[in-house]
Amino acid sequence: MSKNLVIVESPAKAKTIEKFLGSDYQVMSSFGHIRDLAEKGIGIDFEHNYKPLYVVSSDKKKVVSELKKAAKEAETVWLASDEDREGEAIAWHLFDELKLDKKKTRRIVFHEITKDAIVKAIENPREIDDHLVDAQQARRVLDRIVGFELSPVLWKKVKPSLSAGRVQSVAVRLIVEREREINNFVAESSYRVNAVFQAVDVKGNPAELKAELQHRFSNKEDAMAFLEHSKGASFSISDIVTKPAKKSPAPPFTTSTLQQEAARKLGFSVSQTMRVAQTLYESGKITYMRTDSVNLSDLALNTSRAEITSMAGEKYVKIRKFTTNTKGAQEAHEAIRPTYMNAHTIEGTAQEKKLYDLIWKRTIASQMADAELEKTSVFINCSCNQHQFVATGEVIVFDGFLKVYLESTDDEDEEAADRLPALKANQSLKADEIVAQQRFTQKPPRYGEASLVRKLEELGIGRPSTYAPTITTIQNRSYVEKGDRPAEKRTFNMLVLKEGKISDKIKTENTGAEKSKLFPTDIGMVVNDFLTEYFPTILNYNFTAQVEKEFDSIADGKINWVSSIDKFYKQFHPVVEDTLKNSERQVGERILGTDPKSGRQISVKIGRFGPVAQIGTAEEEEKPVFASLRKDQLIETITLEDALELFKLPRQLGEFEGKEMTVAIGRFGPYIRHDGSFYSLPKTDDPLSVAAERAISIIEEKREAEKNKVIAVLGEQNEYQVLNGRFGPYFTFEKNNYKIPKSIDPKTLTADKCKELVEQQGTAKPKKKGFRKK
DNA sequence: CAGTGAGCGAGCTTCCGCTTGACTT
Repeated sequence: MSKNLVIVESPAKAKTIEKFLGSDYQVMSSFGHIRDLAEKGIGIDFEHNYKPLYVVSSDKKKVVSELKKAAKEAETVWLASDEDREGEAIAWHLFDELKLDKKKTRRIVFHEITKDAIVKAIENPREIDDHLVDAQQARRVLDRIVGFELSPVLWKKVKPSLSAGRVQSVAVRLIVEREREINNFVAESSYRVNAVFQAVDVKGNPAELKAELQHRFSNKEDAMAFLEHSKGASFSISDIVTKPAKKSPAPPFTTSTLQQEAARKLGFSVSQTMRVAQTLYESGKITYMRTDSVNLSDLALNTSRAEITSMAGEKYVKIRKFTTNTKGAQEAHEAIRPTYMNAHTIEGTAQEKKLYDLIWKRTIASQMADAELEKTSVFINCSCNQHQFVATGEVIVFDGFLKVYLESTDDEDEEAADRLPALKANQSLKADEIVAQQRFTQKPPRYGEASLVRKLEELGIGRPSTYAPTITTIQNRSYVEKGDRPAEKRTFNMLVLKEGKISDKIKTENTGAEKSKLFPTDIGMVVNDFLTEYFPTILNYNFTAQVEKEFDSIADGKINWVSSIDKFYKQFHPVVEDTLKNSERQVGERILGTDPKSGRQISVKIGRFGPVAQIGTAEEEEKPVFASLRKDQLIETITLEDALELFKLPRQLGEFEGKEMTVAIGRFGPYIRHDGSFYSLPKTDDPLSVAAERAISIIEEKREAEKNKVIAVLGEQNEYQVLNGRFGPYFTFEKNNYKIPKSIDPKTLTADKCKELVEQQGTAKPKKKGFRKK
């Protein structure tokens, strides 16, 4: 056995390091944390100084016993986990759980996975930093207290199985508040004036010049007056100003910026990006993908320089050191970059290739020269009034980093400025057309997954390893939903001055379309309002930043972690008790008005099966009537009229074959119910107006299709049904579906053959539980 | 697999951060 055992966090890292170290070293991985607070109960002993109850996680038992065995046989154990709070804690947990001997244990850290860095680290071992470990314990215990005391409050006051936490609850709050900003938004309009001028350039050729007026008119009258004045006016260039400008490349990728760019440029979801990056990392193509550092190693800088030089020449090189200024960044790793800068492309799936390409370009561009631009502004005066038109143009003098990469923005309607024709000052222009167009202020945009991550990072909330899981959690709890909104049609006014005449037009435009954005649900809003009312401290956007400061003091040895947690708990716990005792059950009820037909109250609330509208109240003698809200409706914004619509369904359509036909909207959309069967209504039919004859033809169509679905019925009790499915022929037996091998013609299938296939394929039902657990 | 909206009570749910596989449709 080896004399030395080195323990790192990730197996991929272990593999690389093993190559650098000689045969005297065995490198193993802990696969992250090996222990955690007990899963059952709160796992903290409040009676004894908040002593954490640590348990080896069930999926780590095997790793721990293997590490224990290897440690026993080694002369020296080197704990080489990351140099941040969590990494230090991992080292300590290993030390404690493996019962290592202090004399034969060394703590080392390295920032770069190169032979030099590792050898240097081995030459400079240190002891485990107990203060840093304490800071991690404080972090862990605080999160457990917050999560495990708040969640049960929600089970009692809102709904079972809900959850709350320092990170997720703030993430939901951001989305809920943005939604309200959007709902309360009132668009204001103003008139923007653009003109097209005819000019003659310095070579005497005709040229067109598009310019915008430096002033916006707040109303139609003023815009109209301006156009009236412009009739027959003369225009001339008063000044031409040319200024140099620079554009600099963005820093290399961190987890959060990679998620944002992959979303914008490739349309990846946050978890998709991480999945693909993980495979790139495991196959050694990129460095570690969970990082908040923008730093590049010297090796990366040198190889980037070589690549850029051979690709574009020396003058395209500009080596830069980027620094991280994100709150709470811990920089245990490098930025995300290709392992080998000379690999411009890689083998792999289409997704892997695209993501790698993005990472390669971003990294290379970060070490390239600034782009040099020339911005030209042409100022145009009018003989008629004091307002000035300006035409702006942009010319790239030197492309620099733009040769390979330009970061995208979330703002789509940025117009690229073009090159302007060469003109002279004082020359006169002819106005071809002047257009005053009504423009509206834009609603704030909803968050998407990646832009929510950016906001969280900005607030210092969450870590690179938790961004994707957090986004998944708040969707799994149904606090928010990813969805689209179609564009709305909006009319706007356009005044056009052409050939001395002003025309006044009303036009329509599509606006506000959104794709893959995060929308709060009713439950999300009710939970958020409840938590922000009773636990404002935890829901405060600065809460994490404040406790991080506290953790830093613990890490510096200035304060003791137990007294820090004690201070928090003594303040927090009574609020939990008080809320349990004194708050009402939260159903988010809103009273919309009265039913014009019955005069009874109309209200909406979260009911047993979700959001529901209700006519009347439970106290009245006559029972209330209920109708579920549609998926696109919110308790907060539904109107009385919309609510009344809901009660028009289910609707009786009349009889067919002696049985009643009913039309209603269910989970899968509108349907017709007849004689115990369901028939989906095509999108083209409106459930509120569909007639009996149409319903009958829908029923008959479906029956016809069903008939074609059955290929054969086999077996003594007709227990095998051979059917035509979406994915080709299959058969059913005791509620399970079975594949029919391609070699067999389904028409020739026999009962005996079916029996054989059932035995072959087994009756195992999918185990949904184990899948959901993690 | 589309309906449901009384109420009681047993037993369960839940956090954040480190890290990878095993699982299926």
